[in-house]
Amino acid sequence: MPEGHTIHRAARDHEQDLRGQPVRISSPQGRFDAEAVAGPEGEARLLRVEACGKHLFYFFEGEQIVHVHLGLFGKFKRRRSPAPEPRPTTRMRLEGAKWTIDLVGPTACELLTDEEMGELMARLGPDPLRDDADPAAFYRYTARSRAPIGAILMDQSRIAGVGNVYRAEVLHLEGIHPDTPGSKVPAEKLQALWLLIVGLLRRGVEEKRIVTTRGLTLEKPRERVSRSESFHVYGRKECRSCGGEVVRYMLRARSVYVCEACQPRVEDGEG
DNA sequence: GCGGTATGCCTAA
DNA sequence: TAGGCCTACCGCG
Repeated sequence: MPEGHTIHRAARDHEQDLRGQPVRISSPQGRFDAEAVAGPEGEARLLRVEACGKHLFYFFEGEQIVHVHLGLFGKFKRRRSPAPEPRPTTRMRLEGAKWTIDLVGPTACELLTDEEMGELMARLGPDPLRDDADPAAFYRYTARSRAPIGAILMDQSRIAGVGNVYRAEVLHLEGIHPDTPGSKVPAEKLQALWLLIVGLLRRGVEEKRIVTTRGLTLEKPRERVSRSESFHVYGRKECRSCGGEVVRYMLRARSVYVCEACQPRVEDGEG
């Protein structure tokens, strides 16, 4: 689940559930220092929640910022308060009057200073889900980069929030081979790619999952659609568009999926 | 019960 | 580039 859409949706949901009220903070697993945030009473008022790329920031009163990064395995569970006993692996529990949010398996769950948060944000490229996102730097870097576009899309310092599923899918939808050097992607194609990412991420936030195929959830109820049917190439054997073979290979230790019929290879030559 | 796998990312070498 | 870390689930026997 955790690409940018998951994080932005969590920010929205958790604000709605917990904002403006005293929140009881705990770490059933014990690996997060809840007391540092909530003090001996174990409670702090949540002011707001912000998402940037795959990072989440909870602002509590007293200038306390809790930074969460789900990594590959992290998950939130939302329960009615009073919630049942948490799983022992629960890193952080946020208990509001109506809702309780459990966090399990994150890569990061830590208290940050304002300055540390600033440093972290400074390392991130534009986030297509944020209103303040400016793709100019992404365009500029890509246009002069020999790195494969498939790697650039996964580089959070170039564009923040795209993960392995969106990468495979947007490149397929734009007919771009992941190995294409950034500089070989035409400017108008690159802009189209950005706009597509904006649109699909937004859709992901609304639907709470990644869907890159048109109208899919209107055709069938969500439970009945297998994951690979929501995609064109990601995790698939045949291309959903042309039925051709989907090739899977490793790029920077991550699987890439490509239909070479729909996404012709571009040589890294002159011009 | 074990091994493999996963929508991520960091560090050492 | 390889290994480590985080957790849950699934297929296999």
